[in-house]
Amino acid sequence: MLDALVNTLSKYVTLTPEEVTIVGSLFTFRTFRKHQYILQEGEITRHETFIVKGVTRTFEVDEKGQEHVLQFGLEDWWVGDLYSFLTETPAKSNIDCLEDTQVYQITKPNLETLYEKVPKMERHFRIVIQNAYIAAIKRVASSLAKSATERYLDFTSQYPQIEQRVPNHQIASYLGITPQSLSRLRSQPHKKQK
Amino acid sequence: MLDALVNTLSKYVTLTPEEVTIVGSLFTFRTFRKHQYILQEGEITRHETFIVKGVTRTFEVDEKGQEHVLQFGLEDWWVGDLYSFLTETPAKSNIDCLEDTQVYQITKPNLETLYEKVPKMERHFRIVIQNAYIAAIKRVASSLAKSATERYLDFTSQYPQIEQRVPNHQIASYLGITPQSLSRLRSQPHKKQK
DNA sequence: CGAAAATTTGACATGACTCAACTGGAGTGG
DNA sequence: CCACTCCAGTTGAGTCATGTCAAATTTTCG
Repeated sequence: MLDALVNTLSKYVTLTPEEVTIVGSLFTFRTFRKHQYILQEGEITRHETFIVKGVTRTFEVDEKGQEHVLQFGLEDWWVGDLYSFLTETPAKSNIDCLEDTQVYQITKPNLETLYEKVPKMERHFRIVIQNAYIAAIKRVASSLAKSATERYLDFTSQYPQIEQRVPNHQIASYLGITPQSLSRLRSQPHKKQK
Repeated sequence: MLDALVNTLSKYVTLTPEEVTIVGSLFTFRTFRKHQYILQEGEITRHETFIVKGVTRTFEVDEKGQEHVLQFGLEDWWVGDLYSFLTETPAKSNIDCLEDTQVYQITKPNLETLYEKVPKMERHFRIVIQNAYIAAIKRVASSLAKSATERYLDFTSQYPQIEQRVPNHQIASYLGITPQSLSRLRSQPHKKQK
């Protein structure tokens, strides 16, 4: 179980056996069933969450009551409302599980302890945040530059694993289009994408 | 001159006189004239840039040759292609100046030195990145949830200073619409925004 | 002053939305 | 095991927001 966490961390930092023990002592393992919430709007995010197994969906609800998917989460990904976690303010986003999901979670105090005892972990989390930032910028750029069809094709080629495990109407929400539009552009016979 | 930099840094970290001296020794002051580039696509970003005076525009060019504004930069803001800076790979974005602009710049080696000599600066830069990330997420959420008119109204209320100093067609590019559309939605007499 | 750039306006095209109906599969209870 | 419901997905028709192309007008700046 811990292996999944340690293996992924090892991609970015090398951990000694003692450090692995420290990591093990600071994270909590937890499972959620399909449809359960890891985080609900209005709560203060108390944990950052590392997904061992399963699929999550991070979404916001706008003033008109519409849901908008900001991110899907898969094995080895971190999810959470970073802003809420860091500032200890109520979250604006929700995270629920699209499948039964297993995670490791760390609280803010434990994360501080981790930084203290294993300083190189600070580097790892800076990289996680940077990657998240870069992904967000890319998404802004693509929403400015590309049509719905192009964004869908990008999505399927970039995240084929997600496409297979998530209902279409959630993908539509992620892409910022209606399920009907998604259905239509999926059915049209490979229009030239220029 | 240094004051502008130090004042802003002081919002996040308290610096002793010696630390101010260190900061002063690691940053370089530079001026750019309107239309000059701080960064051009394909170059490796050697500096992170702090704006003392002026306005910048960060943009990408898509395969069709269209420019898309990712960010405007104003006094007290940091700009730069973070990914390129950190990974030392060629930048995908360009940054040019919409007015004569004065900046402080820091190289990667100097930034490492700064972290070493004034460790609390690491905290400052983590916060800068976090804020940038949060702004990017907000922008994704708003591009999913809102109409062009709503995004424009959000923009003008959130960045009135920018609206006054930047040509409309650049704002249109930032909003992801054509200059014609922007002109039209500006002229329509305050439609209900529900 | 005059050229180039920015903005506005008009006419028309189109991509994506809404509303509505229909299909098919998954789960539930009699 | 079938009838029923629920929900995701698809399809059709009409509408609307925004884009495209083109031209007129205004502003900027050398």
